[in-house]
This record gives sequence, C-alpha cells and structure tokens, in this order.
Amino acid sequence: MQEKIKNLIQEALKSVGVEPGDFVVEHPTDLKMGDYSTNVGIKYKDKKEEILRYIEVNLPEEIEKVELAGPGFINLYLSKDFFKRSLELITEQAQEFGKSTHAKGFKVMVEHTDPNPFKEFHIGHLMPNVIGSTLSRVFEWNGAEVKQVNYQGDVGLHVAKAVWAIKQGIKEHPYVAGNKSYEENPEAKKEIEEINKKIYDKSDQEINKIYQEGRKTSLESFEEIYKKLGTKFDNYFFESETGELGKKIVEDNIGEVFEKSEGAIVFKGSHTRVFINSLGLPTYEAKDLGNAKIKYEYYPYDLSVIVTGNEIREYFKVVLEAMGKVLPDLAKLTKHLPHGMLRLPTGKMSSRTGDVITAEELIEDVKENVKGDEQVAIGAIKYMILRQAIGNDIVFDIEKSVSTEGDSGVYLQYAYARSNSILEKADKEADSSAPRENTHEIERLLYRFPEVVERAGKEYAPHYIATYLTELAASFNNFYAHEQIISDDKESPYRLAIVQAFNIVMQNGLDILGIPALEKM
RNA sequence: GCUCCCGUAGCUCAAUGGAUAGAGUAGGUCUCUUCUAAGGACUUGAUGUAGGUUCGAUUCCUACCGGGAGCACCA
Repeated sequence: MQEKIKNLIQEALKSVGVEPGDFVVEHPTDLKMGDYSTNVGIKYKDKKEEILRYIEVNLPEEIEKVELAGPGFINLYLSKDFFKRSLELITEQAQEFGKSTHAKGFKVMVEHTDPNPFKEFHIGHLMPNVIGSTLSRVFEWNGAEVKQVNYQGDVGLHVAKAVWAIKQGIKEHPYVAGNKSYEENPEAKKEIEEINKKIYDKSDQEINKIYQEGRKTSLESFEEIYKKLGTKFDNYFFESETGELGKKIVEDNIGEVFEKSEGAIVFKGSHTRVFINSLGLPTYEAKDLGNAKIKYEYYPYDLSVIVTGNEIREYFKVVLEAMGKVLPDLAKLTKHLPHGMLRLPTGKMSSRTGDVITAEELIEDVKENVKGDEQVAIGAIKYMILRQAIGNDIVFDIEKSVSTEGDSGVYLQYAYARSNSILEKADKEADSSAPRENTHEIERLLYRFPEVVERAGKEYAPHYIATYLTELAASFNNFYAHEQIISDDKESPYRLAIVQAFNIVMQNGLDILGIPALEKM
C-alpha cells in the first residue's frame, strides 16, 4: 500500500512538471491525521494544490479521502473496503500473517547469551538472551534463515578460580569463593594461576577431572534455564576451541597489523588492546578473531550479529577494526549490538550469592507476584526487556512488570485470553463481508502488523513490535468496552471478525516476542 | 584526566529531520457492576543549559552541566 501511494505521488509530481525528489510516506502518529501521510506538500509548496488535485482525480479504490493539512502534509484515509479486505487477509493467512519474504535467502547468525561455565547465570544474561532470541525470530519472520549460537568461556582465569575452590571442597558457588580468595589471599592467587595453566595444557589428572565434571554440570544447568526461557541454540562455540586459531591469525599478521609491546602482542586501533599476552596466551580479543572464522566455517552467513552488554562496546570496536584488517570479508558482515544493563531497584540483594542475582532467583521472585504461574512470570520479564530500545539500561520493577493494567506482558496476555474467550462464547460465525459504517481504531492498526515486523528487523528494534502490540491491546479493550460484540445485532459477525483478526495478530506478535500466548487465564 | 553511551511529564518508556512531542503509571473529575472491572471518558503535566545548521531539530553539529560504562596483558 505504501508503495502504491509512493508511486501515485511520483506520477503526481511528474504531471505537475517536477522531478520527483525525496519525500516520505508514513503513518502519522495520530490516527486523526489519516492512515498515511506525506510531506510532498512541504517539499513542493507552490505545487501542493495541483498535486492534491492530481491525487484526487486518480484516487486508488483503497483510499477514501485525501486532504491537505498543517504546513502542507497530504493525509490519506483508507476506505472501509480496505479494512474489510485486510480482515479477510488476516484470517486467511492466520499464522502466516506478518511473515514477509524480503529477507528471503539471507543467512543470519545471531550470537547471544554467552554465559561463562562455572559462573552463575545471572540477570545480566537475561538481556542478551531475550533480545538475541527475539531478534532471531524477527529475522525469521522476515524470511531470513537464522542460526542462533552461544559462545561460552570455558577456559580462563574465572574457570581456574572455580576449579581451585572445588579442589578445596567448596561446592556452593565455587566461583564466588575462588574469586574472593584470589583477591584476598596471595597464596591462593598463585595456586589459581598455576591451575589456569594446567587447564590449558591438561597436564594434571585431578584438575582435568574436576574441570570436566564442573564444565558438564554447569552447561547442563544452563540448558534448564534455556528450556524455561524457550531458547534453542543451533550450535555452541567455546573459547577453548577458538584460542588456538585466533592466536595463529594474530601471529601471521605481526608486523603489518599487530605489533609487540612490553612482551605482549597488541593492536593499535582507536585505542590499544592486547591480543596475545606476555605469557603467549591468546586474550579474548584474539579468541574473537578465531571465533569469527570458526563461525563462518560452520555457517557461511551474510550477516553475523553479536549481542553483548554495553560495557564491551569499546572493546568490540577495536576488535572489529583489527578484524577489518585481517579478516576484512568477515568484518564487513559482522554487526555488534550492545544492550544496556538490567538493574533492580537498589537494596535488592541476592540471598545466596551476595552480589549477583541469578536469573532463576528473579524468575522465582516474579512468580510469587503472579500466583506462581511461570508462563506469566517469563512473559512479564521478557516484555520488560523488549518494551524499550536496545542499548538503554532497564530498571526492573517487579510490581510494574506484572501490572495487569497498562504496560506489561500480562496486559498483552490478558487481552489475548479475553479475545479467545469471546470467540469461544460466540454462537455466530465471524464474517467480514458486511463492514460497518464507522471504522474503529483497531481496524486501522491491525493491517500494519507486517510493516511493524519488517521495520523491527531492518532496524534491529524488537521494541517496535512490543509497543505496537500494547497499542493494539489497548484499542482492543476500547473496542470491547464500547461495542456489543456478541449480540443479535446484524453487524455483530463483522465485530467478531475484528476480534478474530485481533486474536491472530496478537498471537503472532506474542510468538515473535517469545511471550507465552495463554488461551485462558 | 581521556574515550564512548545516555539526559524527554512526579515515575517508567516512545517518537524513520515534520503537524498540537506520544503512551503507561501516579494525581484530579466522572462513568460502567459486562461477552474477563485485569474496563471506559475527560483532565493536570516534559525535550538539562547556551549557541549553530534547516522552511522545520527530541533527532544533526559545537560548548557546558548532570548520570552511567570503559580506559592494554581479566573475561
């Protein structure tokens, strides 16, 4: 439809004798200002009357009314016939409604979550997990082929700290204990560094055993959380596998790209970073180079998205600069997507670990506020993360997250459940063949769903979908309050058709966001 | 100190360079006892400061103020 309007305006411009330049066709923020709006009247002020006249004469059947408004906007209003057909389209396509093919054949890899074995899966991991998996679904809905992968740090000092603690017989939260000793006790620090080396070279049987068992248990516990959150990874990559290759890539480019400095090998980009430390071990930076190559070998992507926290924004900038020199083809396809931090109101402390709050604990806390329903709790958490733009910190207010009125996952789930209940109780069939005189706001929102999904994919902005669904749910509530949906009124089948379309769009939207669409609540 | 990110209603968030800066909550005034009151109507209220570019700036540029993150051998 948007294309159609654009073409029409192009023709209009030609007919009044101007070379078509830049102009925008968009949905105005306020429905009063029409369904589509264009700024051509501002761009070509002196011709606006003529342009309007041309459009009026050549009005497509979907458009009911055109008018000039404000400083020269041309607003277009869709006809009730258009809405009627959009309802038909929605019920016809059902679960497919909203899918597009514009990214068809495009291969995307999304790396997200990236927890470290031996450490807690804390609330900080919920952000990349929810954002990454939702973005993956958005890409899929746009026709792309998507692989979700998880890159985990199974070697390194943090692992040594945990292994050391386990060796001391500490079973509860070994990393926390090991980390504490590392900082406070010089002797423990030495032992931990020794263990770190042994983990790399696998020379000590006892340590190998502790390491293997701990790694396994840790990874298994992550799987339980993924299951709860509904995340499915296509593959897992580990730092223990990327280090060697990364080191080799760096070593092959000493001189031109990397240089020696104080015993380490560094890259001097927008700031200097160490890629191989003075002990000859690859750092995170080098490992990420190796990871890029390994990931590409697994799946030759057209786009590689890496979702991480904001705090390594600078780090990634430099890694991508270095990658641009040694693996230029891959660097071009890589997109770093940093997200903000998930914060809880101050004063909230974990009961078990002291400083970090695990994802598990948060889910339990939210559950307590929703009569123990895990599906509702998960939906509430996901919505809180997805409702706002990626990149900004989130203040997670538990009470707000489960608020039944307004802006929450529960609100969407209720609206959906309510529409289900209406459809169940109705004794008539939904029928969109006889549209009503007046269109309701909800009709003017429903057909936009595919556009929203497309835009969310293009701009890496799942929050467009979340906020759209909330607006849609609100207009559904409004519709519900003002219209007798089930009645003897001859128009009621059309109203039911609206409810049915809403039901479909809401279900599809919740699917994309990964929020459980509960039939009943 | 340097670099990056962010400053929008009392609070939590929106706004592809466009119209009267939108929502939700909180506050105020009403309303509905229903097919899920987990409603509905009206209302109060905001772009940190000072410049610049533009027909038009929350958006782009510069400086300042305020908050957060990062600053080479941790990940």
